[in-house]
Amino acid sequence: VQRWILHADLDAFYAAVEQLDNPELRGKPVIVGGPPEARAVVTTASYEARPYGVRSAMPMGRALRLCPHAVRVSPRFDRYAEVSRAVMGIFRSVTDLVEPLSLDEAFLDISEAAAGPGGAEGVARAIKQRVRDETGLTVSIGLAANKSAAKVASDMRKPDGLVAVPPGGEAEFLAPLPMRVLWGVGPKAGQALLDAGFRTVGDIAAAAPGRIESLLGSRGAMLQAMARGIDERPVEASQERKSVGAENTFPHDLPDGPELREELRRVALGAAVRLQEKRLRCRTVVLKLRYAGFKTITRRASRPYPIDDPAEILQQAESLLRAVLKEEDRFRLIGVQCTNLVGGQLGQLSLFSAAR
DNA sequence: TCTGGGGTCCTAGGACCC
DNA sequence: TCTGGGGTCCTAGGACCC
Repeated sequence: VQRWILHADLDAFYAAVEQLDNPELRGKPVIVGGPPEARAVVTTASYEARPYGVRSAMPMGRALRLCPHAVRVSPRFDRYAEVSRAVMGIFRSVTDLVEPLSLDEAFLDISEAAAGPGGAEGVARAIKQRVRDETGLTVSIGLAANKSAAKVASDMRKPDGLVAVPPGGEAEFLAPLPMRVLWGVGPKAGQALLDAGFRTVGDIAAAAPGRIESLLGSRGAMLQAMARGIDERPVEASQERKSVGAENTFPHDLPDGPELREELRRVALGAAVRLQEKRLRCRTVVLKLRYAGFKTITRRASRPYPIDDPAEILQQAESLLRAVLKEEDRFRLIGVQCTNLVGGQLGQLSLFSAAR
């Protein structure tokens, strides 16, 4: 039986939700992100804004200079999460094998449904129609026999696209594309590969054995396999969370003092509350600091037993901060991350039984 | 142009135990 | 001839993704 993986990617998701909720924004360039004074970046640009060169992760000040008549909207993550739940619900009505990658993206294993009369494309078209009818959003879909090819395919005809890679044709489909489309090839790896003379996915596929590994380390083998259309990773419907954190960039750099301590308090409590909401405890607290010059450091401390008390987490973070502070330091960001997680209830129980 | 906030995974060195 | 190796845990930094 043919394996079919579907990758779904909602188009300009946050901006599309804003346009949906506020009809005045429809047809206009919309940029979701904080204000330039807050040193924010673009979270999502609507398709109307993209011709001006506005892109995700771009500093907001620059984005608004490129597209001065754009409407800037601060993100409303709770609302996006709500819409996301509705969309994931539609996905789950097709198959239990849904792996969300973020609020706006998911892998589905639709092998079973694709064996029906409409085939994989029929399933994809039905999903697109239901998402449009029930939420008003458009979704781009890629279909292939594996995850990496499906993901690349979903990106090829955005927005509102549907691209199916014929089974067995994965390598041929990928070969002419720039290698940067492969998952895991970012700016650094991309440059290293380019310097070595590799330009397309096909170049990676055809490289001599061990060549890619010598450039990129252990990821090389996996990358070359993906370039050849081989990727056996299953769709994983549930994955264990590894960390919960909160961080904040300040509008202006801050020296040590009451303001910095208050910011630390806010992120530590924010992380702790979300930890408790998820019924988790952590054994390790990580403090993250970004200096005015953008250099970023982390310092961590582990305890013998897991904690979730906000006061305790804050205390850990404060003691880590005291240990690194120097008189002349100024900071642009502070963050707290809770890691080494254990389930709240279970952690208690196992600790209890271990103590007996 | 002046660089977010939420994450995951990997590497490498050191401590410690057997 | 003060020398080995494996396993595990911890820490810090960095690449990458959305």
